[in-house]
Amino acid sequence: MSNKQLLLIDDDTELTELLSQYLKPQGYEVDIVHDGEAGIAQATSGKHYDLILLDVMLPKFDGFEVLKKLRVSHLTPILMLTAKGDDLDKILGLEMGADDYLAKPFNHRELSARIKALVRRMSLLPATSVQQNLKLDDVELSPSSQQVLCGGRLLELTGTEYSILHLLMLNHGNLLSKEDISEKVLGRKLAQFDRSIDMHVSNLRKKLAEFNTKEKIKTHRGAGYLYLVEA
Amino acid sequence: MSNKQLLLIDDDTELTELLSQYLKPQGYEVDIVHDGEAGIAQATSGKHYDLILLDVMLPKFDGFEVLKKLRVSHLTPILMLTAKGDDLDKILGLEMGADDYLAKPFNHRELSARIKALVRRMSLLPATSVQQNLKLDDVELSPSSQQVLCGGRLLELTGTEYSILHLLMLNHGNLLSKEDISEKVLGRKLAQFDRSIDMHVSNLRKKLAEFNTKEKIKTHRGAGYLYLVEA
DNA sequence: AGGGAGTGTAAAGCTTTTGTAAATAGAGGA
DNA sequence: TCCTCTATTTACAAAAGCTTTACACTCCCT
Repeated sequence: MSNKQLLLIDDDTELTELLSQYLKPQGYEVDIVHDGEAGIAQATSGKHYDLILLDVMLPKFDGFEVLKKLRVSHLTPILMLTAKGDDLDKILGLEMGADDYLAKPFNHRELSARIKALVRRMSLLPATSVQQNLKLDDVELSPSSQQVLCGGRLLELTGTEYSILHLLMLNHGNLLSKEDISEKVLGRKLAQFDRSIDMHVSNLRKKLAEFNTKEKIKTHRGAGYLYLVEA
Repeated sequence: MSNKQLLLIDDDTELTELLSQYLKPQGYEVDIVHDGEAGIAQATSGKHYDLILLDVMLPKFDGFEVLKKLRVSHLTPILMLTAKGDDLDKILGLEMGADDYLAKPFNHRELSARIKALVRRMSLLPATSVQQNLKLDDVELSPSSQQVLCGGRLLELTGTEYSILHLLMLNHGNLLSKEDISEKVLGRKLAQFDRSIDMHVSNLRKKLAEFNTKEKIKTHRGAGYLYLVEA
């Protein structure tokens, strides 16, 4: 496993220096910024971060605003650091979208353990970066243009077919139930006798088959569908 | 989105009652057990839990032991509760695989926020992938794809066969009665003269035998079945 | 040894789920 | 409005899986 990338957003330079020194030997690479504006800029710069450590008291934008803005487009886990006097209610003010909170002053080992727990948990997610091109065997899918290439040739899919293929490919090797697919792609619960997903999968297979490619989508009767990858 | 399933393992009946009352209106369904042994049994019963709340001080097995045993086969997020505010305890729990740690007495809103954060984060994952691969000798079972590899080759099982093998492997070395298997796998009481389980086991053995592997499933006449491991 | 209960398993029957063509409904644009 | 493209529903055949039946065999008990 390569080094984990952390982004630390805190205006206390003494603390950031200390933390950085503490975390580096543990296999983390730490980028530091000292205000909310720079924090948002860095987090959305395109560089991938495994975790963001975010102080609540910040110049320019405070931690809550940074959190709110980031959550619009990013799912990177965020651990918030709060000074003692901060309004607990506001921190808990649910729906904010942070993954963990830790009150200053904190035990360094506890911070380290919480970082490790979050990173470990996140590493279970399949390809998290939803925006990247996704290529498996001879099928390449590009989210930015919503296009799919199969063996170099363009595969014409409808919106729903594209979404299903994307979801299956993101979770390749994992079984996805029709319920899951319906909720994530169609945004509704799968009703009894609802055959929509079956139809879309059937159409997808038909289109893929025209490109004389191997069977990609496997059915697990009573359980769901699974995208296959070779070897 | 349907209600989230929580498992609360704590011997303090007053607290569990209180918490249960507090969490239900927020859209959680809470199952409660009061000792470590029952906790493990319930968590591995096959019912899906979105989150497990685990007290450290427990009869039978303490929280750390429960955590260790569960982590062998399950990746369900676990939030640990402790009476002691000891940092070292927290660190230990987190390093052993817990996802969060909260010291008693805690603010109910903080618990609620932490539960919500964990559940929100996990809901990004398909439900199947919260269980770890299970490998015993040359048989490897992968819950996320519901596939089984035997000596590296793919073993094609039906849903029920898979479930029975999963159950047997989870309890390897322990005898499982047909009644238990029927209830956990088929979801019904074993009726008199019901030979379904026998048939499924027979088919399982036949499929395993094609991979010229050793006898894995042993019969205990009048008692049930047992999954064997070498040495 | 005889007999009953429990088990292994082939084969048949039944139920549920899936694949897909075709009909219908709906949305968006010219 | 009508046309076109998509999504959904309907309908039915086919496939796959589950259960039942039947009978042979095995293990124990007397």
